[in-house]
Amino acid sequence: MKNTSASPAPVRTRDPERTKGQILEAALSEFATNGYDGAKVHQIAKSAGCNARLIYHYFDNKERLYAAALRKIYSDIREREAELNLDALPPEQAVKQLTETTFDFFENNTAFLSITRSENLLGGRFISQMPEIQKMSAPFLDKISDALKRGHAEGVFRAGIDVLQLYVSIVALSAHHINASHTLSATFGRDISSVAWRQERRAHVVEMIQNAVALRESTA
Amino acid sequence: MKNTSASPAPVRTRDPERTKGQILEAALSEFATNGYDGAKVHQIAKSAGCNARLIYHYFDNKERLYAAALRKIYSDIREREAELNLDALPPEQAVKQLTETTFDFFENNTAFLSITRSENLLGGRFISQMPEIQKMSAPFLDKISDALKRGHAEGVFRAGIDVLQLYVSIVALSAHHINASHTLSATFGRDISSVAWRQERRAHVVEMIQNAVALRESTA
DNA sequence: CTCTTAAGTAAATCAAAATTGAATTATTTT
DNA sequence: AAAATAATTCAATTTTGATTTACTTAAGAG
Repeated sequence: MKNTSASPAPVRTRDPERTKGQILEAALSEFATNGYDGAKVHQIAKSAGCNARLIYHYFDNKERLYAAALRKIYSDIREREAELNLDALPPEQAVKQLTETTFDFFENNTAFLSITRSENLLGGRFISQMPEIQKMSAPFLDKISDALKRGHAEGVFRAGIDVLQLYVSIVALSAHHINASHTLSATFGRDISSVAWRQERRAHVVEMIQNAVALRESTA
Repeated sequence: MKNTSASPAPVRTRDPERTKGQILEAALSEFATNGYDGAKVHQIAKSAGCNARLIYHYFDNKERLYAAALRKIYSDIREREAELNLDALPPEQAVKQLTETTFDFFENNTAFLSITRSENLLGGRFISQMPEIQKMSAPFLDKISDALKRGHAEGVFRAGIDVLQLYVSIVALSAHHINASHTLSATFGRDISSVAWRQERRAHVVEMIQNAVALRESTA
């Protein structure tokens, strides 16, 4: 027998872990799409298929939810980076591999770029509070550094390449056209986000990075 | 004699042009700092030193104010680009000049990058409505294209360089570390926004672009 | 100098969105 | 199986922020 008035049959089965996970997923997507201020708590709840009150139950408030989303997306990256095995490859291949992987990663993880963009708009308010993020990236730079040293020892790379500059460049070349796809497309009247253009870009970026590290005969 | 109750002495002298200008300036700065949703109409008014009602008087609503700010910042760029005289320089110098000017422009016009970032977050909603922006950029690409052709003819640049890819790369290399300064700094534990690092970066970017266009002896 | 217009102000209003209160069970514990 | 816990819901409440109403008055036109 149904209740006379109050309870309209709560369908949702209880599962805190699942719920937390769904909220986090939804938050990630909403923050990525709309930025921090643009994302609405109720919309996140809806997209997570749960009641908005649960967001406060599990994450206290919008700010902490955002922080959790930010932390999660960085830990996803950490995993990818760890997978990358540069030591096994000859230096030239290693740099190529690194470039391609980075390029493809951004292409397939728009959310990372979007969240990052949002976080920079907020002045790094949250990421600066997460010391764990830095610790995970140092070893990655070391890997790249090794490849550069090997390349120089083998006489195929030039000397004195700054790893951080190089890596920032790889990221810049791989990310900017995604971050700025709308304004670039509007400015130059070309569809920057088309598959064709992106394929061209991939080749262009790989070549630029190769030229950046390769020894130039004339200089040698 | 002072009024008994109503008017608490309106200090502001009347000057519609000045007021409009101040509002636009303030809007630019607030939208750049906080993004579209993050910027508050009352704060813009305060920062413009005027009453919030005037924003509606002159710009109708927040959206149109934002559109006006966007239009203004692009027209500022248009001017800079027009000033750049690449034809007068030998091709190698022209490309160097272009790179340095672009790099310096972004460094000194953080607002442009911020507004652009915000606009991309909005999915290009406003810029796609401004056909005038595209028209101004085409001739600029032509200029660069000319320099590349001259360079190839003189035997100092390689063949088949895609102008748009190259220019997007110059912008990417010059802008990304500014757009992402907070997240990059936090990730790598280095102050990406320090003067020292940016000077290093400038040299690095110029060199990368030179390597990208220069004929490589080994290939030739 | 008067009249009209529009620049400017202060204080609502209205709606959206974040956050919270209070009640209702499902599930676990004892 | 009763009691305790905490997952979940619905419906406020409170906050914030965009927009508007109503009024005042400076400045220019005749």
